[in-house]
Order: sequence, then structure tokens, then C-alpha cells
Amino acid sequence: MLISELSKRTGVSVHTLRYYENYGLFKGENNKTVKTNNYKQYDESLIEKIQLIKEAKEIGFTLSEIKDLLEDWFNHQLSEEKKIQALEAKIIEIDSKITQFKRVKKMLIEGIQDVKEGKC
Amino acid sequence: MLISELSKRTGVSVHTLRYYENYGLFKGENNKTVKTNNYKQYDESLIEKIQLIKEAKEIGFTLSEIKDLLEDWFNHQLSEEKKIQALEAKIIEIDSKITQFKRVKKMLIEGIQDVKEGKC
DNA sequence: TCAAAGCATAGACTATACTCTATGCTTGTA
DNA sequence: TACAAGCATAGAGTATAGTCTATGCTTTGA
Repeated sequence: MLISELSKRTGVSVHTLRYYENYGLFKGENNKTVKTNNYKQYDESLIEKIQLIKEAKEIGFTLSEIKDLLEDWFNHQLSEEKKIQALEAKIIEIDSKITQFKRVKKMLIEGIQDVKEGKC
Repeated sequence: MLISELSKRTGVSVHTLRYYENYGLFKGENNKTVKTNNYKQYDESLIEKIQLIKEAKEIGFTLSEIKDLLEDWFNHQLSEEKKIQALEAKIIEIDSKITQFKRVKKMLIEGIQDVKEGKC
């Protein structure tokens, strides 16, 4: 598919998709059978990849982190073991982030208590 | 205390503290008994407040969001009920963020499965 | 007492992640 | 076939959150 379809199907603007592509998060391919233009083709599998990028960004991962993860994940040179290590490292990061969220939640709950006791 | 002590005790640089103060996250007071300078005094209670700012930032809250929350929380004009509402709203946001984290975690776990099955 | 360290304000600079504009070529449709 | 819409690259502009520099006054300690 071309970039505008990718944009429609992922909900990410064409501009942003181009930015991501230049950043190195994914790559479209020039269709070599067509010589009159240099339009890029984007693979069906990118839809899922871009959904992951969106979600990862929303939970605060930087593009740089996402890039590193994707590069490991889809690197055919990398051993299965190394890929799993990269993914597991991210899962551990997520777990510690969740812990941090719970800590802030606790602070806010304590804040509610303080307000109820007229301490604020 | 003066700003450098506040910096040491919170681990936030003097520059960043000034940035936060100008942003409106908290306020130091000029000591009116001293007329030779305009050094600002920072209250002991700010330490906890700044810890909260740090944690909230680390979990992805913007300074603008943090400002709004603190303004409600420590606004003496605001009713107890409204304060609790503001705090509860943030707690709900945190819960939905945690859900989102778990969703990304699930994606990564599925990624590990795919790698193990040779799908990547 | 005088120099270093600390305080204040103001403004310039940086990084990240977009977002938009300009320009030019290609494609598709009335 | 003409012209709007789509594609591409390049580069400028924006918002957030710092981070740093300049300047000048004040305090403190050898």
C-alpha cells in the first residue's frame, strides 16, 4: 500500500509516518517494476508495527528506545536468544514503571486522606 | 531554606527549580525582615511537593498537568469536595495508564512467543 | 577587606517529537 | 488533456522541558 493508505489505516498522519520512516522505525520499499515514479510500498505487517509504536509512545517510550527495540526484534542477524533478552528487558522496564505509577497513585490517595482530615 | 539547599535536598538542579518556580509549580517567599537582598526562602513542605513533581514527571505527566493538580490540591478557596474530585480524576488517569502499560507488556510477551516459534 | 561563592533576572541554546511549507514530479479522473 | 490529488525530499517552525550563559548585586570566609 502507499503512504496515504498506511496513514488512514493506522491513524498516524502522513507527515508523522515520514518522520518515523526517516527516523528509522520502519522502511517502505520502492517498487522496482515501476520505473516512472519512486513511490514507496508499505507492507501489511507495518500496521501492527505502527500500532505498537503508537502504544509504546503513549506510555512514554522515546522514539530512540522504540527504534532500538524494533531493530533487535526484527533483526535477522540477531540470535533468538538475544531478541528474547531485548524484549524481556523492556518488560522489566514496564514492570518498574507500573510500580512507579502505583507509588504516585498512593501519594494521591494519601492526598485525599489529608484533604478529608482538613490537613490541606 | 535558600534555593541551593532545596536543590541539594531534592536532587533537582537550581536551574530546574527556578524553571519550575517560574512555571508556577511552587513559590518561594522573600523574607521581609531582610531588606539588603531579595533572596527567596523555601518552605520545608516543598521537599515533599517537589518529590511528587519528580515522580509525576517520571510517569509522564506534563508540567502543565502537574501545575493544574497542585493548584487544585493546595487552593484554600477550593472546597474539600472539589479537591478530592481533582485527585480522584488523576487516580483514574493513572489506572488507565497502568492498563495501557499492561497492554504493551502483553504485546512484548506475544513477541517473545513469536520469536520462540521462529515467526520473526 | 576582598575574592569566591551564592543569589536574582533575563534571555539564548538544546533535544525531542512532531507539524507545516515549499517545491517539483507523477497519477488519476472529469 | 488539463488539473487536482498524491507522492517525494528538504528544510523551516512549534511546543515542552529543560540547560546554560551573562550580568549584577550580596554574603561569607580566609
